[in-house]
Amino acid sequence: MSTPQTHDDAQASVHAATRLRAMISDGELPPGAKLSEESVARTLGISRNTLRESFTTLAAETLVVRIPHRGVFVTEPSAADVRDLYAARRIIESGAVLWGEMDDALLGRLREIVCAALDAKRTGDVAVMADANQDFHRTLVSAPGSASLLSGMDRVLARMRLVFHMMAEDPQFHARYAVRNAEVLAALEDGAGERAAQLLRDSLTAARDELLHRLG
Amino acid sequence: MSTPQTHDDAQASVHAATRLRAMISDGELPPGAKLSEESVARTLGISRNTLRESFTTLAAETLVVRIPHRGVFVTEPSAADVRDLYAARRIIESGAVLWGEMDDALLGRLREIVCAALDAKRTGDVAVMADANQDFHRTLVSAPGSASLLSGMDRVLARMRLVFHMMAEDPQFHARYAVRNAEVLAALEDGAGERAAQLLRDSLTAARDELLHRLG
DNA sequence: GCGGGCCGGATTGTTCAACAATCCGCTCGG
DNA sequence: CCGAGCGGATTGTTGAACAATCCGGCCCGC
Repeated sequence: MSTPQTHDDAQASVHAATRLRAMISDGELPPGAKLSEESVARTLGISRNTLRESFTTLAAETLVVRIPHRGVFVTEPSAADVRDLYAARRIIESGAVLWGEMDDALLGRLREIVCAALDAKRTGDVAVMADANQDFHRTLVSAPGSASLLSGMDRVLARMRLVFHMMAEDPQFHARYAVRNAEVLAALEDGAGERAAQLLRDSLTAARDELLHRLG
Repeated sequence: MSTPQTHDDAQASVHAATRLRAMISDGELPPGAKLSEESVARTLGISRNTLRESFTTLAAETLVVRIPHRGVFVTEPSAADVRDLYAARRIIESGAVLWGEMDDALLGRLREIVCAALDAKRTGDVAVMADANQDFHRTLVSAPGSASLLSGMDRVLARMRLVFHMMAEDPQFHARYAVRNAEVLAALEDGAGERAAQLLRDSLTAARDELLHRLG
């Protein structure tokens, strides 16, 4: 899954933020939706002031856009945003593959993820496949062992989910990249980091172009 | 400079955030300093509730740590944090150099920055040299043209400033890397991206080790 | 003297009610 | 048809209040 661990959530404002984050992540609050302070506050059972703190958190994560005196809206990624996100992923993910430490534990986890994705492809479970794909890329970026880098990647992936929510999901889409991810993993297991990075970049470019094409 | 443009700052809460950001960035609020809600609110002339929103923003940028029922404190980067930050920079900056578009405009700006740093070295202006060095690395990361990537880098650089504030500044420190940056630029101007990336990684590793050594 | 438990003050987390500023939709008049 | 202006609704911000929690110091028994 994507939601980080929050063992307690004693704080009402952070609890609300994680709640809203989940609702956005699984499409319950689609891109473009307006989050009225009063109604959301009533729904979550917190005060308007406390909710505003949560909104500030989500805005910092760019999951939500705050327009002064207008309100907060779930971000609607544009074509330019897609280009921007993939430009970032190209750098971060290739770099992680090329210069990160790919130990056996990591390769093992990657293999599990790839297998899960391929299984989901067989059973036609699109949601599982999408999650596994995201998990694959996230795990790649965990290779350098930098929490800063990984949290930046998490931010990017959160916005990627918004992109997916904006399009009519073609089941074929994730299936193609499940296969490509398997190829990347194979290269990694051969110790061919450079080749893996190249395959990864090709895969990212293809995905970007496909998404752009479908956004007009 | 480091502070992004905020032409208006109509919002009191974002105004306070940029104000605090600047105070932290230039050391007026040193690492470890406690930010009392009441006193800071009085100082900035805003209400406690509004200030809390600003704190949430700064906490999301990890410039500040929020400890429940204890208060917010300017972050004190640890040795582990330094390792973490440099691991991220290694990936992001090398990747930007290797796969970003280094057009002439960018190279021109880099040259200006390097010259400014070398001038500052001659005149012994440490602050200008430090700023120029940060600007150099930031400009490198602007090469791929991704706002997401650049904002992630900005977050990293903000924490780097905290690291510098924590140590007694050795004038020699920044001077050494001004020279190394010039070498990286020279490689870039030769069109030797791979070599530039290698030089950059070496430079980052050296800086990291030097900082770690001085932190014990 | 010293360690441990307890109390009181101070600070944070949260709520509520209010008000100013701003925006949106609508009506009215040209 | 189009623009000006009005009214309602929403956001931005404040101040006061209260509960929860933490910190420092005090007292007590050993």
